[in-house]
Amino acid sequence: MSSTQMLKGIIDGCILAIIHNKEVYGYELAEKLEEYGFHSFSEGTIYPLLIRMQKEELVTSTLKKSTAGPRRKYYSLTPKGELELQKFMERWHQLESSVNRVLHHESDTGQ
Amino acid sequence: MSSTQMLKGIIDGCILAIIHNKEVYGYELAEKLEEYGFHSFSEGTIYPLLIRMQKEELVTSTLKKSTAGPRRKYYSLTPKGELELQKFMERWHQLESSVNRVLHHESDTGQ
DNA sequence: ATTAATATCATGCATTGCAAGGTATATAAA
DNA sequence: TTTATATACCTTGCAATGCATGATATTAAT
Repeated sequence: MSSTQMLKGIIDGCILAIIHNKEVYGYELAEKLEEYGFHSFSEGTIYPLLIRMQKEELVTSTLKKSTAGPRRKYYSLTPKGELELQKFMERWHQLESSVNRVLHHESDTGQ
Repeated sequence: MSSTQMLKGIIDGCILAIIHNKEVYGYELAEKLEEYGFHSFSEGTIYPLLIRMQKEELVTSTLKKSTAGPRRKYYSLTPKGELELQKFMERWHQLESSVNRVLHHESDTGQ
């Protein structure tokens, strides 16, 4: 049971949420995730994930020149990506509720 | 991105939390997790996990007769398991905060 | 020319939830 | 007896994914 295992299936949604707010490039994403409190985040996680999400048509990308380094690949959400973000948020809130009920030993009243 | 992926590394903690409250057997665990709002839970998840946790000395087990079926294997937390539960709760709250910050576009103020 | 910061990508391992299938016990109905 | 049902546990192997590692390219400063 490690901290990284708990991220499985969650990073995707977080990345969608960040891109939804404003188009970003991969390197920037790593920094933003740090700001939000996710530590020790690997680029070996982020780049393959972005490529996977583009294959699934959740995001699109465009290359733009950088002022200090190689070109950046900026990502934006597709309509399908927006929908997936909505679904993620539902699943997240569901999970959050369930885990907190377990930790506080409360049953699911179905609200 | 599926619902089951989001459970990775989280079920362990939830099971520890349930056992902490009161000793339980595997079959009962599946039912309790349903009560707490976790749906479509497989015994193919629970039993291997309990065995793994016993190997890691987080839980101990004792067989007891059942009134209606084969003997039940009741699990209790070891001191190591109690400690692991504490650590899980910390990791969970940390994750919960980070994800919610991302979803609401707030930075980590470090409280 | 060298260094450092920026920026992206590919490969392969380790972990783990779960589907699928199997075994065994107890009770009750046929 | 035979069958069915609910209870209870276990094993095998697949699929998904975070990440360690290592590679490559661009720009600016020393």
